[in-house]
Amino acid sequence: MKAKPRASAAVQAIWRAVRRIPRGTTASYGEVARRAGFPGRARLVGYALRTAPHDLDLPWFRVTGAHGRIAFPRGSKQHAEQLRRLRRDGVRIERGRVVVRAPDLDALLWKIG
DNA sequence: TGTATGACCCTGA
DNA sequence: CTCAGGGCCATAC
Repeated sequence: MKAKPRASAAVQAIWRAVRRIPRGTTASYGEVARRAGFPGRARLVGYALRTAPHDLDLPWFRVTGAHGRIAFPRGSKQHAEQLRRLRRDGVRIERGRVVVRAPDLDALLWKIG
């Protein structure tokens, strides 16, 4: 019986950072890495997500590639799945990219104007 | 112990 | 927009 290898501290920190991403928002791999305290180590985020235990229920779909682009190939099942979950999460997406809503901008304009 | 791999990212052409 | 090149480094084999 192989002992379940414990995830490294770095990977666990990344899992926690992913868990902290608020509903309706997204963060890129690089951002997650930075927030977890590992700037410049985006690849580690990919690895961490890939190896994340299913029972952690991580909001993995809130993690996108740079510039809000979905990292999975278009047409792949994973791509469709992430798209669906993000939309259900209230995130708008166009051409495979997360459209950064500016709810605060509207509010701001109202305040100013 | 050395090489390969990857849910990445950035810059420059 | 695409493509190449360099950086990153935990795991897998």
